[in-house]
Amino acid sequence: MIETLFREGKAFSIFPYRVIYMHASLHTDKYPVQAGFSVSSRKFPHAVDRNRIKRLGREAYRLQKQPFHTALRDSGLQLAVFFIYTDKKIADFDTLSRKFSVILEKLVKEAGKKE
RNA sequence: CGGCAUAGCGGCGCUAUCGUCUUUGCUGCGCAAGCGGCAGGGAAGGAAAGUCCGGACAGCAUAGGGCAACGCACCACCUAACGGGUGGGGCGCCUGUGAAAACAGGCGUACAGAAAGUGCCACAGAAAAUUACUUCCUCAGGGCAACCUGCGGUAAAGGUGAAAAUGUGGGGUAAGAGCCCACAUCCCGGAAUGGUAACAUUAUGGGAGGGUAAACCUUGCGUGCUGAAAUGCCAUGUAAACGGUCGUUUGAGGGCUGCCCGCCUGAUGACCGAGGGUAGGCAGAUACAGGCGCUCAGUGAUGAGCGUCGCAGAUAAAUGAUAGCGGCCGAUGCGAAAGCAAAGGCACAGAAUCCGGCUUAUAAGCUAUGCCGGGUG
RNA sequence: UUUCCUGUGGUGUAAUGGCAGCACGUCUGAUUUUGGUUCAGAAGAUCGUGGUUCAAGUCCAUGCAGGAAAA
Repeated sequence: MIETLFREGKAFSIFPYRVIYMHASLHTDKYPVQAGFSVSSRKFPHAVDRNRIKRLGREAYRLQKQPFHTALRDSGLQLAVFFIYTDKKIADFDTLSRKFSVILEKLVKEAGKKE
């Protein structure tokens, strides 16, 4: 699924993330979306920094995913999404929270529009 | 008292809420694999890092012989093992005492062999190792003489160089020379004393004369090869098809080793080409050369005994967020001072088969040593 | 996870242990009305730190950076 996502998915960028998504059938109705997080080891050579960024991103996503899920459920969509960190510095948690509210809004809009 | 440098120790804590991974018990659904629920337990490091060494473990002939290749190199000990560590010896440097010799302390040390052989030693210099340019000396010839030429001798003196044919004194000689002698330096042999040994000291016999082995090499010792993507098992799926080459007891090829020998295996076989398929799971895999405490042995590394604890186990890869309280540092402000308040900061860094080392990174605080500055006596 | 290789001016490359060269590029000047071409000249480097050696880009150790291979 990850391979097809990177080959066929659609993408947009909201700094500091590049978002890749596609419509997918997840064979379950417990959750309407599967998400992955990634950080380039070229930009962050230390494993500690990569882990830190992925943890902060996951936490920011986790705290805001409920409205996102309900919006997808209402329109009957299922998504596979990948978030790739593109900045060269480590952002703090507050910035990432604000960015994720923007990103998730845009995701709902983009996904709905295509259908 | 303060600052800096270098070594070593050290590596922030507690509570709540929401989450992640794992595990135990009970339990729901399911034939099962598994998916859930409730309650509890556990969850990164001193370097987890670099991958520089050594092992465990696994597979291959239970790994045999020779060559090659590679590694190590004072001695003893520790250790599963090591290129690691501890203690000792030699050498070098620094400091102190001392007139000096020497002694004490600290630090460093890849420290076998240059007297088996080969090579190399730029520039300069006569010569860089079987030396001979100038000087010096005998003899012969020439010349009135100063001196010149030639055959020889010699290596004492000579501006160089990183390094110059062992240094000082004496004898000896035509002039000289370890040519001879004494003292000094070093090597080899056996001897005595001390020490397990390296080695030290003493006397003695024989001898040596540049450096370089992190140049080739010699000597001694050691290393079988490949690495968890090892290895074993289960599941899914395809093509036991097609073309070519070689071969079937006169043996193709294979057996994870650079070459040779030897050994084993070997026929519905092996290799090449083109093409088709899989991309999952389980074991290995987290109990141990384990951690902590005490006692004993040892100078020490370390070992022995007893008690006690159970302490990550993921597989694109789990530890985070928020709030509160506390610990340490603290720009700055207030204050005569003691002190009070306080923004902010708390390093280096994330397990991936496991363990022992080495190396590198590292904030605050603490300890030791050295240097610098200030104050007081 | 394991194994291996390579680091020389801005770029590409040489250098039996003995004064680090070459080409392109850069800068300055000359030639030209100007630019180019051409000519003359200059600056600029051995990945870092230690060690062996009289002497290190080269030999050794260690670190750093980059790259490659293994189902």
